[in-house]
Amino acid sequence: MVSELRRQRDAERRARTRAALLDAAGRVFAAKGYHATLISDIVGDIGAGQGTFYRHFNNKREIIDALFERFVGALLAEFAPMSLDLPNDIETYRQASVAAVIRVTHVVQSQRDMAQIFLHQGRSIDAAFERDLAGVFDRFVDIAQFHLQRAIDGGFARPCDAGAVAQAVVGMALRHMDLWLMGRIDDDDTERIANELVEFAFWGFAPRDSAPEGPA
Amino acid sequence: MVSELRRQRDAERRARTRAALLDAAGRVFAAKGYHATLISDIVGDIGAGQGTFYRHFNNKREIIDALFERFVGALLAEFAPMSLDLPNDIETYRQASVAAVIRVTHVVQSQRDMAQIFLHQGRSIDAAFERDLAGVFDRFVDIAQFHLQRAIDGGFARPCDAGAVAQAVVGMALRHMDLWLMGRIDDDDTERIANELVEFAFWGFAPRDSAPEGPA
Amino acid sequence: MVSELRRQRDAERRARTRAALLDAAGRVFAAKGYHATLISDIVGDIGAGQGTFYRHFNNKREIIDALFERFVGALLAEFAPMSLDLPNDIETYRQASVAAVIRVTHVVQSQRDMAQIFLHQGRSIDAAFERDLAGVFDRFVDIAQFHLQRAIDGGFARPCDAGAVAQAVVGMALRHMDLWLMGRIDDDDTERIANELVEFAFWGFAPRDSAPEGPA
Amino acid sequence: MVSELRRQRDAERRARTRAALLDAAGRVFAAKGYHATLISDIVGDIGAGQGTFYRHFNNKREIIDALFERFVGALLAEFAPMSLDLPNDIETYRQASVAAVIRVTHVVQSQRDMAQIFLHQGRSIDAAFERDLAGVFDRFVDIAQFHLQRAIDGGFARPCDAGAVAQAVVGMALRHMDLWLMGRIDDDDTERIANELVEFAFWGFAPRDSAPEGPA
DNA sequence: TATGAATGAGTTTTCATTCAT
DNA sequence: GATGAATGAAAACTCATTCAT
Repeated sequence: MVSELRRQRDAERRARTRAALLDAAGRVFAAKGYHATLISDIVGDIGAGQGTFYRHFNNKREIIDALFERFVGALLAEFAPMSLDLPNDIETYRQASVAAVIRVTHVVQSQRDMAQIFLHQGRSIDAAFERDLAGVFDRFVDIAQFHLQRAIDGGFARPCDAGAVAQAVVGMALRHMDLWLMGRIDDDDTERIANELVEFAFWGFAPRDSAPEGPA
Repeated sequence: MVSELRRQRDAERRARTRAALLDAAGRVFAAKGYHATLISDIVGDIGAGQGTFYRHFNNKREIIDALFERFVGALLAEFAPMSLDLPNDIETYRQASVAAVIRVTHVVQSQRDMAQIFLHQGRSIDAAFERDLAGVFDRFVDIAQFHLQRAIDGGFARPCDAGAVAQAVVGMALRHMDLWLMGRIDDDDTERIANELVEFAFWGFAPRDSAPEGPA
Repeated sequence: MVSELRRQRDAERRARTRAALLDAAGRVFAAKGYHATLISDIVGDIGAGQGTFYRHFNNKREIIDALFERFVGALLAEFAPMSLDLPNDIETYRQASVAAVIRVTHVVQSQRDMAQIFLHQGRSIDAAFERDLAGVFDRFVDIAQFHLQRAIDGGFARPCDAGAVAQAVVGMALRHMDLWLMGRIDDDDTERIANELVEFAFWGFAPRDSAPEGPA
Repeated sequence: MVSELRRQRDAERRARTRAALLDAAGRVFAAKGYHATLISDIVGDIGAGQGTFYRHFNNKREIIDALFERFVGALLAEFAPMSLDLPNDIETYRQASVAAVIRVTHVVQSQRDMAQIFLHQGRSIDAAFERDLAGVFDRFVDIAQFHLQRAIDGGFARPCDAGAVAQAVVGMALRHMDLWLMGRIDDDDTERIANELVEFAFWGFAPRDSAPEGPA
C-alpha cells in the first residue's frame, strides 16, 4: 500500500524530470539543430539515462512537439489580453504598434532558444510540424490584419490588400528576428529598430510630400 | 595512349551523370526534405547505382553544397546586369522596383525546387551552410539598401535607417515566397501582389494626408 | 540518484561484454586472419548485436590494439620477475637459458591465438602497429642482449657483437614459434628442441675440437 | 587480315603493360601493404585505367601470385648453381657459408620491395599463399640442412638435430632481414653482420675453451 | 586493346529504442 | 521510476569488377 504522500512525491519528481528534459532538449536543439541532436545529447545534458527519455516521450518527434506546445502556450498567454481597447486614430495606432512590437521582442528575447529552434529548424521536421508552425505565424498575421482592416475601415489607414500587407509586416518582423538570432542585432538596439520598422510600415520610405493622389 | 575524342566523350558522360544527380537531388530534397532524403532516394530517382553517387560527391552534405552553388550561380547571372541606369525620381524608382520584384519572382518561379530547398531546409543543414545562405540574402539586402540610400541621397526617399528598411523589404519578399511555396499564393496573382508590396514599401499603409511634418 | 550497487553491476556487465568481445576477436582473428574478419564475425561468435561492438570499440583497428595491449600486459607480467640472480658460470647460464626458453614456450603455448595473430598478421595491419610489435620483439632482444653482454663481461662468453647475436637468438626462437604455429612442431617435442637450440646458441654446430685460436 | 608484324607488336605491348603492372604492384604493395592497396592505386601508379588491370589479371589475389612467382623464379635462378663442389673441411665450409649469406643478402637488397611484401604481408593473404611462402623458406632450410648434415656426416660438424639447427639458421637470417627492412641495419654493415652470424652459427657464443666433452 | 565511368554487393557504422536490473 | 548496456534495423560508404566506348 502506497501512501497518498508518496504518490504525490512521485508525480512531482516525474514532472520535474519531464521539465528538465524539455529544457535540455531546448538547449541542445538550439545549439546543434534538431536533426543533429541525439537522444543521448538530450539526456546527457542533464546527466540522465537514455531510458529516462522514453519514460516521458515516445520519440524525438514527440519532444519537439511538446516543446512547441509549451512555447506556443507561453506566447499566446502573453498576447491573449492584447486586443482590448482598439485605437481610433493613427497616432494612437502607431504607438500601440510600437508597443506591440516591443512586447513581442521581449518575449522572443526571453526565449531565444525556442525562437532559434522554431525559426531555423521548424520547416525541416516534417509536413505536420510545418503546418503547426505556419499556424502560429498565421495567428500573428491575423492579428495584424485585424488591426489593419479596422484602421482602413475607420479611415485612418489607406485602402489596401490588408492580407498581403499583414503578411509583409510579419515578414519584416521575422527577418529581423533572424538577424537578431544570428547575432547581427544588438539587444539594446532593438527598441530603435522597432520604431524604425513601425515608421516604415506606416509611411513607407517615400518622402512625405510625394504622396500620390490616390493609392495604386 | 587514348584518343582525345575518347577522353572528351568520357568527360561529357561524367558531366551528364553529375548533372543528372544534381537534378535528382533537387527534386528529392524539395519533395522529402534534405534530412529525410537518403542517398538511395537520389540515385533511385535516376536509376543509377549507389556507387555512382559516391564517384561524384563524398556525401549528402556535398551535393547540397553543389546544388546551392549552381543555383546561386544562376541567380547572380540573372541579376548581374541589373544595377544599370538608376532612376532619378520617385515614380521611375517605383516602376523599376516593381519590375525588379517581378523579375525575381520569375526566376524563383522557374526554380521552385531550389527555392523550396534553400528557404525551408537551408537553415537546418549546419552552421556553414547557414552562413552561405545568409550571404545570399545579404546580397539582396545590399542591392535594396544601395538603391534606397541613393534615393535618400537624391532626396526622393525620406531619411531613414536604410539598412533596417532594406532588411525589412527583403523580409516581406521572403515571407511571400514562403506563402507561394506553401501554395497559398496563386501564380497568376503574383504580379498584383508585387505591386501591392511595392506600394506598401513606398507609402506604408497610412493614408496620404496623415503624413507627419517630418520623419520620426 | 542510482544506487552504488547498480552502478557497479553495470560496470561489471560492461567489462564482461568487453572481455567477451576481446576473446571472440582473438579466436576469429586467429582463425580467419585480421583482414578477412568482419565485425559481424566477432559479434556473431558470441551472439551479440552489431552495435554492441561499437559501444566498446570504434573499429576493427581498435580492438586488435586492445587485444595486443592485453596480451603484452600478460606477457610482461610473466617476465617481470625474471632478471633476478644472474648466473656466474657458463653451465648455470646454459641451464638458466633452457629454463627461460621453456618458460616462454609455455606462455606462448597457453596463448596460441595471440601468437598466431601477432606473429602472422601483426606486420600487415599498419605502420603504427608494426612499430608496437617491433617494440615487443625488442624487449626480448634487450633481455637476451643484457645477459649475453654480462656473460661476455664475466668472461664466460666469447667477445662478439652482442646486439647481432641477441637478434639472432630471438630470430631462431621466432622461427620455431612459426613452425609450431604451422603445426610442424609437436607440443611434446618442444622441450627437446629448446635444449637443442640452446646448445646450438652456446656452441654452434662446429665440433668441439675445431675451435679456432681466437674469435674472428 | 592482320600482319605478323602487327601481331608481334601487340604481344610486345601487352607484355610491357603486364610487366609495368607487376612493377607498380610491387611498389605499391611494399609502400601501403597488400590489404590497403586498391586496384586503383596500382593502375594509378603507372597512369593506366582500371580496366587495364583486368585485361592482365583476374583479381588482386592473382597479381600478388604473379609477383611471387616472378620473385621466386629470380631467387631460384640465383641459387640454382650453388650446390656444386661441396666443402670438405670446416674452414672451407665456413667461408662458403659467408659467401652464401652475402649472396642472399645481395639478392634481397636488389629486391627490397619483394622482401618487404613477402616477409611482412605474406602470411596475411590467405592459407594458400602462406603455404607457398612457407615452401620458399623450406627451400632454404633444406639447403642449410643438406649442407649441415653433410658436414656432420663428414665429421666436421658436431652431431645435432640438423633440421632444428637449419631452421634456427634461417630464423636468424630472417630476423636480420626484418631489421634491415625496418631500416635498422645499414646497407654497408651487412657484410660484417653476415660474418658475425656465421661465426655465431659455427661456434656459438661460448668461449673456445669451455667446450664440453661431448654434445648434450 | 585500353580506358575509366558506372555498378552494386558487401561492410561498416549509426543511433533510436528496448530491456534487464 | 530511473538507468545505461545492449540491440539491430537502417543508412552510409567502399571498392573490386563490369562494360560501353
